[in-house]
Amino acid sequence: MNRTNISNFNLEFTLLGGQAFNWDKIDGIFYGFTQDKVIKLQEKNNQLYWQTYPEKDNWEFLRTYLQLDLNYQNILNKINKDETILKAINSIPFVRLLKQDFEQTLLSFILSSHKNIKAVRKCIRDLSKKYGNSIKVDGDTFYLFPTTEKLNTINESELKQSGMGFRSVYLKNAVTYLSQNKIDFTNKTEEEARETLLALNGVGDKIADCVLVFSLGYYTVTPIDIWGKRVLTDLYKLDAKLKYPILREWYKNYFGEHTAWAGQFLFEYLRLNYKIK
DNA sequence: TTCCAGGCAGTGA
DNA sequence: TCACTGCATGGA
Repeated sequence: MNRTNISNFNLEFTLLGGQAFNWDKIDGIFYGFTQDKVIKLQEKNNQLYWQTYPEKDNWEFLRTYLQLDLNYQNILNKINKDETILKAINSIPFVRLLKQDFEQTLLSFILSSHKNIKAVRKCIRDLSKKYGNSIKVDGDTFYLFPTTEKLNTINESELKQSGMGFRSVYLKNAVTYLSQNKIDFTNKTEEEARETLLALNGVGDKIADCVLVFSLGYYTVTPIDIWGKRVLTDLYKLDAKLKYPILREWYKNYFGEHTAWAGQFLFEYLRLNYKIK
């Protein structure tokens, strides 16, 4: 594997947390899959060991995917508003946001609707095994996330058999739309980008915000799921009856331009503490 | 067995 | 606008 000096990175919480469903840890090594790549990562003594497949040594891709060019310390300084977020930052040091492929992120989060993270991961693996291309790495077969072109050839009832239930209609509609339209987010404001996503059947506020943050790099928002809401009600004592747009506005006003990073720390922090309880 | 899950769309008031 | 309901499935 290639080796690069790295610091300020938490592969465990970054890759296996709630922002991506396409990573597995096998014998201490992280393996991830996209629509055209398998990525292998390992961290030892502030060194990142890495490789990409089938195209080898694609550092350009990895640097963008892992967002290694961002000034991490500057982000931490900006979101460090109170003791709660400080606790979260210290409890789960070096969590990062990934910049993931748009289509894979959109389709994955459409499938995440009303499922727990483990179930989403299983559903995506079933789908990949059925319709994705495969690549051999270290003697093991890895299945890639299916391409939109491939998914577009599968009818809705067949998709349903992959364990996605009522989401099969949403997935089919999204795949059809992606096949027929080139969505360009260049120069779009956060609101314009959200409107574009909300126009898709099966995409509401929460899933749109997931795509804005985990793929498109709009960091003034954070997705407010059951955990994001618990953060606000349990940790910041907001009224549980407040609606999504109000809660989103609160996050944005409080944490500012790096809200998504604060949201990610607090999300992982609360999940970790619930597990410990 | 029961409850819940990184929700959304449709319906009726 | 708001509250409520149905929707499939799997994990704990």
